[in-house]
Amino acid sequence: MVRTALAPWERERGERFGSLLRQARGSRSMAEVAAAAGVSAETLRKIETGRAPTPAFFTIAALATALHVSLDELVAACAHNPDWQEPALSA
Amino acid sequence: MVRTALAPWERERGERFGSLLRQARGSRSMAEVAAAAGVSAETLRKIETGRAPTPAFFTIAALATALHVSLDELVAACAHNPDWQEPALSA
DNA sequence: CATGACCGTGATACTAATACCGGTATAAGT
DNA sequence: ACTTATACCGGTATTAGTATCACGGTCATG
Repeated sequence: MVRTALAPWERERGERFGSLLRQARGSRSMAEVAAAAGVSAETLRKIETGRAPTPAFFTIAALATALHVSLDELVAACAHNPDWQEPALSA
Repeated sequence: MVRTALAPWERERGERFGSLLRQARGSRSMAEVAAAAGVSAETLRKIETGRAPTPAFFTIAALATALHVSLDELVAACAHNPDWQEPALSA
């Protein structure tokens, strides 16, 4: 039928994820990292600020490579918030 | 301006990626794995068959968890084709 | 002052996620 | 033999969301 709208917890997860990427970026500029990953700076900004909470897999994979971080670790760190686990169970 | 259409190499990469997921699934049914990952079976089918070549990151993360595979390994295996590296450089 | 970095926004076109359909193939049961 | 159940396939339709470009604005620095 129809694609369902993102749940609030999905948006929050996206915001947390974005924050992790922001931290991983450190003092490097957004434009530089975006270019290294082969995506636009606006895209990176939207992801970091949580305005694109569910980015594409390969976009994130490219960013992880540019940032020298592991995808598995990113996911684990993102899931770490204990408050997040409750809505996931009921969803 | 506008989001550009997927390049052929992106579609091919998606197909390769889907094949990797198909292998990782082994003899388990599509419906079972999809349910374990919290996505629809149609979604998993589209990803495996390459009809959704750029799935969302968290969709893949959930699938990787259900399949007990590492995201980093998936990405590495997907990037392994030497033919794929040339278009990426020109893109 | 100029410059670089970042921010949010608007607009666009494309894509994914979901559900359903009819079809095929296989295996088991009657 | 036929029927039923299961799994998968490509196709269609709908909708929400993303990736991208471009813009004007703020802020910090030299």
